[in-house]
Amino acid sequence: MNNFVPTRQRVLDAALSAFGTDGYSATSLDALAAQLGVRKQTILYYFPSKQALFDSVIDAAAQDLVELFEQEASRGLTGIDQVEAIVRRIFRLAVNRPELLGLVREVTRPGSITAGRLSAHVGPTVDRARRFLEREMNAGRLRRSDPSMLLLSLYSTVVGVASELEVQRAMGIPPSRRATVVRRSELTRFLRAALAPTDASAAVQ
Amino acid sequence: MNNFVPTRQRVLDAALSAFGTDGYSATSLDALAAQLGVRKQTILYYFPSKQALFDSVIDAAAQDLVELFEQEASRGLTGIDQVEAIVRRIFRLAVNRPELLGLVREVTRPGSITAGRLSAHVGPTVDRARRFLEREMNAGRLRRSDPSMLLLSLYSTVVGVASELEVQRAMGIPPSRRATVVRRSELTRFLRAALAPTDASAAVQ
DNA sequence: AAAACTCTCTACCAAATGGTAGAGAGAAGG
DNA sequence: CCTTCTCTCTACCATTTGGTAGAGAGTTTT
Repeated sequence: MNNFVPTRQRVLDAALSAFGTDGYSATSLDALAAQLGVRKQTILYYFPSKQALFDSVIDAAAQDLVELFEQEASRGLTGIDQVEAIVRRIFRLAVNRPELLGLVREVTRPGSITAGRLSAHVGPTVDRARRFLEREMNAGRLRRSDPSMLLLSLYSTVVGVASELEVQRAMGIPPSRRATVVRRSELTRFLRAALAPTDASAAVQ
Repeated sequence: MNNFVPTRQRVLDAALSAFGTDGYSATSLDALAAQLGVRKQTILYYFPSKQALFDSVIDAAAQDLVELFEQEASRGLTGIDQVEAIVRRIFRLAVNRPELLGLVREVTRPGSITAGRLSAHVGPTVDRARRFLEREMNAGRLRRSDPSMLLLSLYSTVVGVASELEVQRAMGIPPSRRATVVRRSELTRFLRAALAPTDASAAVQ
């Protein structure tokens, strides 16, 4: 088998990991290069500046996220089942690629100048999610509420429960694999309760 | 009137704001000093190192948070009303002192070495919150579930909806004062739905 | 074989960073 | 009046940082 990975890609991967774990400022090009067994100038050959590298990392991460989301949204599920499928996917992401969610956290820091770059990529996907929620509300499969606000609540809750390791620790929840499963199923119960339509709000159409 | 604020306190305030807004690494002592109209060595006179300053900032912030929370929890409210009072308080905090929640976000970054310091301070308050949830569940005023997990979900949702400005922007929610009120009331509806006890789960005692 | 291109390197650099040493000014206390 | 203490400053410093300039080696193209 051929394990060769082009340098540019290796830089991108390592940078995603570093930026997502330590943040932009705390990541130095020298440290990144050392970790790759390469000189800093090799990085600067592929990316003209640290900021340019960061931008490329965001682009790559956004692409991954969109792909992953679109894939999960293209299986024809409805109502809470669809929501639950997404939740599962995000938890898998939190376990397998925590640095990706870490990067999102870094980029969405209040006042971030790079937030726009990420949202430009995920915009259409966000729209799709909102339309999904609207449709399912109209069909009486989800409790009616403001779709944008609901989306925000869902985002905060799911990403938080999936990846707020230190908060979990502070609340006495161990970071074990077993606890992760419990966490996800508790979250699902929480969301089901929050999203389930009341009998009164039957299908409109 | 006497507006004099001791230098040490001014440093602490400015540092909280800077660390909470830009993060630890992106904050330099020189910049901080310049902002205060003082030399870096003045800061280092009161705090022996940048890390020591950060620690002190965390201590001060934790004290504020605990005080604020204990105060809001000491008014004898029960069930969802108590939860809603806390939500209101956190939203006020997000409007009036966003950098405080920003600092929490910074400190709770996965892998943070300072997270322990914060949680040491808020530990008792977290315990109190958990006991509250347990009690209210037993009294049939909240839907039964794992208290720790519920606390985590509540934390993520409330803090996220209150302070994830860039995510909100990406979802088409403007950062206006008016939108903040709408956001809080939508969040409250969301939480009420998630927390309200089912008729089946009546009071145990 | 010469020229051009791709990629990684060595050699530097100016600026910024956290931190040390200690002077100086003013107030407080003997 | 002298000493001591509190506070802020100037003067430095070693290290790290992002970035420039360009050499050198290998490969591809002409």
